[in-house]
Amino acid sequence: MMEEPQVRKRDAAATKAALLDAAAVLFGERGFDRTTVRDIAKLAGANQALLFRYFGSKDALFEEVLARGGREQIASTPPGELLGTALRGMLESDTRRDRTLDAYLRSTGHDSAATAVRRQLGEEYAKVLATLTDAGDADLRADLILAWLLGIGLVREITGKEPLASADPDDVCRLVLGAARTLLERSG
Amino acid sequence: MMEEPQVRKRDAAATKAALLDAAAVLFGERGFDRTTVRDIAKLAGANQALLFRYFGSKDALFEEVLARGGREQIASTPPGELLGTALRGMLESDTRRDRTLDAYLRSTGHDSAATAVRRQLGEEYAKVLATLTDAGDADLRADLILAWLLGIGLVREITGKEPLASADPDDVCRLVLGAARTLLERSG
DNA sequence: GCAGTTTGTAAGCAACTGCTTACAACGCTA
DNA sequence: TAGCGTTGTAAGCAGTTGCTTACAAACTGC
Repeated sequence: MMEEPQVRKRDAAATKAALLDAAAVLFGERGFDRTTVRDIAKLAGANQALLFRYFGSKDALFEEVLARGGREQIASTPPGELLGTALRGMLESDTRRDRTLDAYLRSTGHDSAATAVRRQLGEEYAKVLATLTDAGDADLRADLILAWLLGIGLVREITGKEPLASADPDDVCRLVLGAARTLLERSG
Repeated sequence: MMEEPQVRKRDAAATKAALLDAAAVLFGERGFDRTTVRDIAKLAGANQALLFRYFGSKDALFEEVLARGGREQIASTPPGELLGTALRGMLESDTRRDRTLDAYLRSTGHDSAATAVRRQLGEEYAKVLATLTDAGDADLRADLILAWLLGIGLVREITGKEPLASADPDDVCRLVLGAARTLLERSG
């Protein structure tokens, strides 16, 4: 019987990536404060001292997790579909891989350098959403849509409130996109 | 010059109330995890041992803070005005006293008995909101409105994103209530 | 083969956390 | 005034936390 070695041997890049992945999972499940560097290292199968060598601090690691995950979606989605795609990505929890939003939502009590990343991420989303309307207060309307997306994620993932938590994504999309369209189209 | 004694002398009820108030402030500012029982006791001007005598644990104290603040508004507002009142209460940050929503939003990473309170609070709000529509999926629509309210609070209080964070409450109300009305009125 | 760098490991430190305990001060009642 | 439950205080305990350090093992260039 052959056994492939589960352990990485002296591969800094792979170790760093494993730490990043493990951090994303745990930050998403428990939030920043309730995730320990020991748990991250354990899940990544690495020594915790390496975490500090590669990322400097727990805070900086959190920052990288947030920055990495957030930009992936926004960069790979055309503006007009962003709202629907982001909404669906949040609703279809089965096939989800990206835990960035959970990390975001479960770490709202945490102020740090990550705050800047959080804000910048919001700016990018809102900027794209703002292109969908020609109203004078486009930015404000975009913020309200963004708030709605985050609120739906909050209620679903953290509060777990029914019937929204288990609702059919199609139903939710239909309702939200309908209301959002009236908000965006009716220029003031 | 007369000086009134700042210190309470052997008044259990007053001490308990002071601890509850201090806890509400700090949980609202920092969230559950980043608030220590020592800080709460210090702000309340009480000994931290009393916190455990009167509330049992930090967790139970958090639960009481959430339960107390949440029911006040919902009990004192007629159903038809709840949406507008809750929204305005969240937007007018100058005159705000109630930090319960902040405590809620800043402690999303925290699972405990407070989760039950959180959920129950959401149920009560959603139940009232659901009476505003005659659609078949009234509960789902109510959840979406609730999610929007929470999301707006999240973006304003935690993320601090502009222009929403400093937007005129009247403008926000007009936009949100307009879109919410179409969501609620158009029965599916 | 050997010096020097990179990668991984084990151990520990100092600070902080929620919570407990032992005890003193107070005030009510008899 | 004596007794006693209530309120307040000081000190500390045991566990956890982020982070550091000292060192061993592996790879690289010469």
